[in-house]
Amino acid sequence: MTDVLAAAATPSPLYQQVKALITRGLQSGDWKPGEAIPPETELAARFKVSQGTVRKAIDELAAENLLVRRQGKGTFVATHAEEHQQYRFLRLTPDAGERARLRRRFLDCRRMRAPADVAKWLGLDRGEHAVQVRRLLLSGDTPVVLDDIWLPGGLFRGLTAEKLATYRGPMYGLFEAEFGVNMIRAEEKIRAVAATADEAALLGCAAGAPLLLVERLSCTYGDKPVEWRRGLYDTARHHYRNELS
Amino acid sequence: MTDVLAAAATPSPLYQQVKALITRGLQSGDWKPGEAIPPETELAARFKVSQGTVRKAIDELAAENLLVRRQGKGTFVATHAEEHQQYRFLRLTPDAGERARLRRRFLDCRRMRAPADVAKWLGLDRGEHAVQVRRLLLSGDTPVVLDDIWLPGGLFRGLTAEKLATYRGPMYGLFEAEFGVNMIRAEEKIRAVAATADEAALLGCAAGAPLLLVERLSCTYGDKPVEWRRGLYDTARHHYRNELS
DNA sequence: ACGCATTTGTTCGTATGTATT
DNA sequence: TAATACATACGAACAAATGCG
Repeated sequence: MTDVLAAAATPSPLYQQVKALITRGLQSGDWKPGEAIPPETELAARFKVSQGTVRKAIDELAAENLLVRRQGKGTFVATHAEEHQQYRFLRLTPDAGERARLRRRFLDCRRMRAPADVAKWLGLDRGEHAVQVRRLLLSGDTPVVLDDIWLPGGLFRGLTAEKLATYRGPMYGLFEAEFGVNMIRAEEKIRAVAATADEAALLGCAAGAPLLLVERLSCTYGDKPVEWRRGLYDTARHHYRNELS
Repeated sequence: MTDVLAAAATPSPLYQQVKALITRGLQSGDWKPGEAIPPETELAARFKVSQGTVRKAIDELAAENLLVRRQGKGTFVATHAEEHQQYRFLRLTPDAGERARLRRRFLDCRRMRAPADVAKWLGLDRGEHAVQVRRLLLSGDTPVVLDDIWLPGGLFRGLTAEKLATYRGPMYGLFEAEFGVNMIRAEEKIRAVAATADEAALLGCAAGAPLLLVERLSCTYGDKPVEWRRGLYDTARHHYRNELS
């Protein structure tokens, strides 16, 4: 009965195999973020399964936010760019008022041998390079977030302060378009810490002031870690919003 | 074609109407947390729809964690009790080592007129009563969480320090079993704050130490708020873990 | 230990509805 | 209006897990 699927490990349900095939297509860049994947009928024909089976596979990928369904239009690869909203992964919310757009100010962008802890998070060998980006997010003129971001050097060759500063839209959008790295999942560890003198100076708060420390490990397809960042949030007028269920 | 459904607002898909009917059954206590709901075939017959339609309704309810499917056994009403794991809504995780069970120490439980802010969160009229519970969570012998919890007095008549102290298992399990209040969704606002002298004494940290402030509004069916709490987390050896996608 | 009934899980096929272009 | 693509709904059959006798 199966054809394209014959090679796949077979003791799993058909729709799981289809899901894996679609994921592989995403991973290998067959369809890029923002683009539409082929219609369900075509995928069904290609994989020699029923449309319902493809639907179920796509349903799960949509539930995981890898794909976005739009009735009448098609199914699209999720993207961090062009969302008229804000940064998809940023949970910071103003205590009052609209969710205004945050301005960015890049402080630093350099290549270096990855520090031991960064190398561990990113799965780099000792001595491999990483790119470090340091930036502020500002609400109006007041700094709210200080981010220290580390990226694997191999994936992000050619990333410069210039490129970061000129790109319109979220940084993850740049990563998709320029480096083919799509962030699909992340895990954050949140703590309360006291601001150091340096951090306080950058954030415009008092030294010793309580700040939210948000450490994020972001992964691309296959749960491969491709970014580690350490963010300090000033929660005087903002908070981190989370839904539980 | 429809029968039971004839009364429902009709311009929505059948499976949505079925979903609403099942939700109503949950809300009115037809099936209690931990119990099984009737099999899909029976529900299909009762509602005069196909099994597939019931399946889709249940799929969504399971995705929202109102129901839990178990192949071969049935579909069960989600519960906060009897989960061999920890508290379902607590995201606090030790930095190292196992996720050990936390001990509880109740400090206070009293009824009072709801303070203005609490009344606002819980949707109480001015002068209505609320129950306040104050407690510590301890890892071994070191306090980690200080919770201030407010509940609507009308729903939680008869809640006493005695009952809280003797009940085995999560507090939300007690709420289900004793008061028929099932927590299904919550929203948290997280900030970093400095410990006051009182808080520091209870948590065994220095006054002024940075703490995670976690404000939680919990809702039952129909997004009706039924608990507001203010938690202070000592994140020296623990962190708040969150998944993004 | 085996087999059977029950219940959810998977897969197919078909038809029709609805949103978009 | 027509064509396209996802969404809903039905029916049927078999698979897989569970529990009971």
